Amino acid sequence: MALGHAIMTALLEDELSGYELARDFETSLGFFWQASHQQIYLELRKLSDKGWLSKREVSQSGKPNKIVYGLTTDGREALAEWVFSTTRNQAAKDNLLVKLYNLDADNVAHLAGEITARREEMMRRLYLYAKIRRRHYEQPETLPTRRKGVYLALALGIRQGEQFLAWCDEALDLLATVET
Amino acid sequence: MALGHAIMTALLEDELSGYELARDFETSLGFFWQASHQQIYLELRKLSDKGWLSKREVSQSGKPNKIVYGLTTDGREALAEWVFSTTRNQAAKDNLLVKLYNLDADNVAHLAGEITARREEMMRRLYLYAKIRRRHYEQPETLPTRRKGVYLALALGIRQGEQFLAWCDEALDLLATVET
DNA sequence: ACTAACATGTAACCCGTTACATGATTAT
DNA sequence: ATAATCATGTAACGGGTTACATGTTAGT
Repeated sequence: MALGHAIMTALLEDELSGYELARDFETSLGFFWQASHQQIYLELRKLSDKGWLSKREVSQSGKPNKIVYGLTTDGREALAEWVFSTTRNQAAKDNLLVKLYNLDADNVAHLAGEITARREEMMRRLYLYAKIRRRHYEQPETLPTRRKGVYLALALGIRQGEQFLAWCDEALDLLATVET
Repeated sequence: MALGHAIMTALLEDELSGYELARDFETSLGFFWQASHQQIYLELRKLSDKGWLSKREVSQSGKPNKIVYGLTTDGREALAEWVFSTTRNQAAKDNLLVKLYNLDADNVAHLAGEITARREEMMRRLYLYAKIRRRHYEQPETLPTRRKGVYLALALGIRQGEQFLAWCDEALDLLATVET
């Protein structure tokens, strides 16, 4: 149960509703673990059933009411245990790489286009990462412990992203040598 | 249907049996898309049912007979079309990063251990990558078209791998500043 | 009235993993 | 005999995606 632990992690410091979790998963933790709102609601029910989350309805003015979830003591314990468990890490499955194995004169232009699009997407993401780092993680050594971990996740994202940009350039150069 | 296209890609140049596909998926394409033998056999049946693969039993001496699959004309067409289709790429889901969000004095030693293990695993993989590049992809510009695509996949693996190593070092340094 | 953002869910399907199951052949 | 490698599958389960479905509130 992987998503469950990601959700509990998001709830470590704040109580959040399903809607807020789905929205926040598009940034922060969501950079490394995205999930749809349907999946999140389902998982929230499962975690509540296990007694790992508490739920509480919150009245809002100007908005529909929401149900916020918080970690219970049991939930905190289960999460802490999970960190020590050995988890299988699967290599990323990227359609683009499989497509590249099919490179030929007909599709080279299309693949160059896909790479260009991915490059731009990554540029935007890196811009976001850079902004977050500047604002919150300027001096990692001075951060409180947990934030050091969050910083490291961000640092990996930045490194991999920058390397991906460099690869896109290499790839576009090499694709330019393919005769159509 | 993602795995199906990866399998067809593996069959672009050779006819292969399910067993051979499962084995080869541990190297080459499998660096970027791994699959269990069960899943492969299931997918082979589906692809055959669609008429995208032909099957043929091959008698072997000294080994049990095998069933080799090859791309049909329809299969080749479907694969070529797929390359042009837009596929959404999901960000890698890595438990280690979620765990890092849970960093505290209690688990810092464990997480440092996990990172060290991943680092060693990546070192081995990079060694393999380097060997493959040296043997088959020394001068990418001179490769035939399709091989250029395969090279690019390898090149990304190498770049990401090297960057991961550098990140592991950074992470271990920062984790060393956590007081236990 | 209509649209956008907020808010929560169910159902069907697809895909992947784990466990289970079988059998051939070669080497020790 | 028995272990290792080759070879092919089925069944149950878990998890994720897509499609479907409903309702509130604020702003135009």
